[in-house]
Amino acid sequence: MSSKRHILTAVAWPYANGPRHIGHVSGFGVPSDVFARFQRMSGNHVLMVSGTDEHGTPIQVLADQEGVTARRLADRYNRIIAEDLVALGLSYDLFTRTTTANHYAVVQELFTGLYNNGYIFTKTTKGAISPSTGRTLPDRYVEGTCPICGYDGARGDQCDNCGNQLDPVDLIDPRSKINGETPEFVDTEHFMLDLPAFTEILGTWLKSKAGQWRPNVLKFSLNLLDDLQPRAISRDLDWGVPIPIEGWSEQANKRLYVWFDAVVGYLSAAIEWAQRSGDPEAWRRWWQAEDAESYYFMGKDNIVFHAEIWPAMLLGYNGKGDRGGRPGTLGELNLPTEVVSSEFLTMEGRKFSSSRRVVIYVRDFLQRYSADALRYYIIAAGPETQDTDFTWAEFVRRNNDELVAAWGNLVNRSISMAAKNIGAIPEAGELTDEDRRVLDASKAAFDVVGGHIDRSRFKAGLQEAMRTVAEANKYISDQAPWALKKTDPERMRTVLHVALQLVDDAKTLLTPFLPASSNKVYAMLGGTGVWSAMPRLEEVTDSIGGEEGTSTYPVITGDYADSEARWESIPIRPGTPLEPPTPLFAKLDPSVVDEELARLEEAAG
RNA sequence: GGGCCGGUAGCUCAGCUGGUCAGAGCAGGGGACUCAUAAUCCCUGGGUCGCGGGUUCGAGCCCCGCCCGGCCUACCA
Repeated sequence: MSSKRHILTAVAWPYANGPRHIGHVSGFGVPSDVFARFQRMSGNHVLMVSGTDEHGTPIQVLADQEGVTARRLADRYNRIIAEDLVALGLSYDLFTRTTTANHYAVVQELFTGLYNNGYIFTKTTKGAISPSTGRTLPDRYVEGTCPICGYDGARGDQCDNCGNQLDPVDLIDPRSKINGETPEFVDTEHFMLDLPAFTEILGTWLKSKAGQWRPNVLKFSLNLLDDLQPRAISRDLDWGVPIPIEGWSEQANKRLYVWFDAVVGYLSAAIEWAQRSGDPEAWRRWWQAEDAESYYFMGKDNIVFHAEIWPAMLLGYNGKGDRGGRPGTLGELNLPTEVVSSEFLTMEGRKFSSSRRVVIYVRDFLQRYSADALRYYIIAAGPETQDTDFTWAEFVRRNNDELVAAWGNLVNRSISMAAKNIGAIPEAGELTDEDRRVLDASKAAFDVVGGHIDRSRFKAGLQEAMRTVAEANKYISDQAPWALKKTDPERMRTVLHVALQLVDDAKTLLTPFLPASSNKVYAMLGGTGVWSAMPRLEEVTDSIGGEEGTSTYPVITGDYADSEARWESIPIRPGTPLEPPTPLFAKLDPSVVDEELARLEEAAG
């Protein structure tokens, strides 16, 4: 871990059809930020990118319902989502969006590269079209009677009653879920990505990841290889990236499939970042260097896109599938080092559902509780390796017992004792064996916690960090410095010095998880400058907005390189003046559990 | 229907490639202390590890079947 690594932190792109809820950010947001902050503290070069995913049918449908353009709807939620992610303290180097001129260009370049290498072909299929709009009606938007069991509410892709997979053409009395009209089934030509051409090389690649990736992700991905089918990557829809092929780009109603363009975002955002940073070639250090690493963070429903389709697209662009070929004009691009997938968060025993209003939006949450409280809960009790349940009772308990009582109180009791009795960080006198033992244990925690985070075992990392907090509390209780005030003031000063060093170390260990409160502790102990930099919103312009949308849009970025934070025990400086501290975290009244449950019941109806 | 993942103490969850693996935190009970947001520290738990078979000297951890929950199965992380 001594040499500096280049680490691309690729974070799943939230879909801009509404505000995001705490389940979303527990899947991709908070874990990726813990990872990125830790890597930066370790001296590695991190590039953390993401943005809002704004194309596709769901946004178009929602926009139609509201009587606004898709672009305008996307503008709205892009901004809301960006604001929420900043409020959570997620340290993106660039959080952008898929509706930028740069993104369009990079997506088209990937398509062209794949096309030139022979991995994209056209095929005529029978698809459902909405007669009134001429747009593709996705299978799931077609309803009708199941030809097998006669169930009336069957969807075009599957019957929820008998579980059989269906073809929308076979539905009896088909109708559009959007407006009830009868869909037309017409021949339509589409571009297909030749996934079977990558079966072998994907298999080799995936098998090389054994032992590194979380086993469930690997197993799932390998299994998919048994039956790879060509996949349509275009749609009859006007809301998307135009297809860069003569005769197609002119057609207003043919666009690239939203998933094809969304995954390219990891690359296009890196390129946009480089352009904005003033060195347009800088992205290559993360995408093309032999030793560069890339970690992709997402929820489990996205594994197929990140462990199968996106790698296949990259391989095809590089000319590495069964049909060979040569790298496109960008040059050869790196495949993911690791695909880190989270499981799902449920909500008081139920599945999160925006439509059924079983949901807690990030924004609503942060209006009442702190970002660090949410971050703490997500890492400590979130769905890292299996589904977990969010309950308000558990949230309040974690907040009060662990954040406030254990960590917040440790900061408070140690600093206030030193402030009152000495007014500054005291010198240490001669250290006892016990003093040395706790200090050594605290130093040793850096490798342990860091090792966990580096392997994406965030829950274990946080547990170890909190163990040092418990150790420090125990040390103070055992040494009882308050009792030494009269009997042995010199020893009291030493104990307080040791205690403050432990607090300072714990603050550092907790920084990736709780950046905002760690910054406060840093300041309380007399630190100057910025400890761990926080993200900010910046308004930027793009040529593509046009008259329809806003021509400026918010991006998330930050000056993380200016942070003082380093992943090691940093000796505190005796003599630094100390003020009596103010509480780090707000304690929550147990009544908030009932209040929140009532709020939920009321919303869900 | 197919694939994958889970079902461990009252609650929320840890348990890597089989042999101190039957655990942690909280809740409950007892004690110490008073610096601190009545916080902290110590002691205290015996749960058929979803159910039924099987492999093995030995299985939460491997195999088979079943039950329950989740996700994916061409557009909600």
